[in-house]
This record gives sequence, structure tokens and C-alpha cells, in this order.
Amino acid sequence: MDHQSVFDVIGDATRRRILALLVAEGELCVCELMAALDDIQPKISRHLSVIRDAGLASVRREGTWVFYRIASPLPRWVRDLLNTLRADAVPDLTADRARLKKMAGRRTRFAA
Amino acid sequence: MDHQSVFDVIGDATRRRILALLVAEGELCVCELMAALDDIQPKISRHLSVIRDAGLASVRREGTWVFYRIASPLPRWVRDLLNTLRADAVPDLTADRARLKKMAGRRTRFAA
DNA sequence: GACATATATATGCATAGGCGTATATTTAAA
DNA sequence: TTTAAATATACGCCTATGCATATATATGTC
Repeated sequence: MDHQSVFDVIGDATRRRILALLVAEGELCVCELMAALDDIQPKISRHLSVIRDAGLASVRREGTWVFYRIASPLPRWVRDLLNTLRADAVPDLTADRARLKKMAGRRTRFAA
Repeated sequence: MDHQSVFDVIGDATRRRILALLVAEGELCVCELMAALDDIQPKISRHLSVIRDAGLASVRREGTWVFYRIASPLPRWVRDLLNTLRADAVPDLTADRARLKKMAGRRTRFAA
């Protein structure tokens, strides 16, 4: 676990929004993150790869969907750092969670 | 308190070393930080101005010396963030504190 | 005022990193 | 095996930022 790369990850606002959502919601797929952040797919995907390469998230594939979650276990200082990414530290988080909740047809394949 | 500028501050390794020292030691002047980090004055000074401009440190002048300390009060999330800058998150901290302790003629003017 | 100490800032350079667009890959279904 | 959906990557562009060096600005002493 490289220290600088961890701080590089949380230095970007989009990545903080993603991490804050993963901390708050657990596992999310790329399309859910697109809906929550209201942003385009390549951007979300590229930031996710940065997060993953730093060892902060792990990936699980299910069909065409790819689910990301906070990696575990993590060093204590990294967990502490991620736990600071609450709504006061990431102001977009509240709106992002609201958009996620309203996401049309969310995980319909599971329901079917 | 601008969120991005706070994360910009802690994104730099030198600034994390400075902040970690201020959290651990309290008030320090520029020359003490130069000794602790074993680095040149303009570099330390420039990083200190970034830290100060972000509202994370406050300044007190005493003769030719300028002392920096962690600003107060700070929003909870900022305090939480700064409190993660312990020795596990800032590996240089231990060596930096050791150099500070050994600093020749530290604060002789106070002793005199 | 002249000088020394401590600190701050300006300048030019080099590099890193984020963005949008386009395209590639993977998986499932028909 | 063609098609569609979901995700990943490549490319060129632009900006931001850190660095070293040089210089400027206090502050105190003689």
C-alpha cells in the first residue's frame, strides 16, 4: 500500500464522491455510479481504475455488470481516512445518494 | 473552508510531513521545520503559505521568527482528516521528529 | 543607516494528471 | 455469428503544480 497513491486518489473530487458512495452504500456497479454522479461512463471507469490500482477498491463481475466495493482488509490509517469521507467532507454525497435512490430500473435483472 | 483546497493541501507529501509535525508538536517556526524535514527554506515557506491559505494553519510572529500552528477552530471533518496524519499515515514523521529533537541551538533565544 | 538573520515571494521550467472523444473489450442473448 | 449492453482503454489537449534559483521583505542590533 503506497502512501502517496492513496492521497492521490482522495485528492480528486470525483474519486471522493465515488469512495464516499462506496463507504455509505457498500457495493455499486459502474452504471449505478454513473447515475449517482450524473456523469459519463469513461470518466467514472477511469477513476474507478485509479481507485482499484491504489488498492482501495475490489471488483466483482456479474454478467456484464462490474461491482466495486471498498477493499478489505485495509491498513488502519487508510480505513480512518476513508471514514472521513462523510457528507460533511464530501458535500455532493447527499445529492449523489438521492440520485442513486431514484435511479430508474435499478438492478432490474436481479428482480427478474 | 473550501473542500478541494483542503484535500489539495494534504495531497502533497511535504505538506503532510509539516501538518503531521504541527499536529504532534504544536507550534513550530520555519527554521525548526527546515531542520525537521532537512529541506531548504523557500520550499518549506511556500508549502506553509499553501497550508495557511487553505485555512489549516495560523501564524504568530515573534521577532524574526514566524511560528505556525494548526488553525482552530476547524470543522469536524477537517480535524478528523488531520488526525489521520499519524506516523502510520506519514512514515517520515518519526524521523522528522527525531531530527527536530536533535536540532542544534533550538530556540536559544527563549532560553537566554 | 549598515548589516545579519529569518522568512517570503518571483521566475522559468518540467511534468503530471484530468478531460472529452473515439474505440476496444467482454458478456449475454437471439 | 451478429447484435446489444456494460465496461475499459487509448489518444491528444490543456492546465495545474512542484521544483530550484534568485531576490525581496521584514526585524533586530550595532
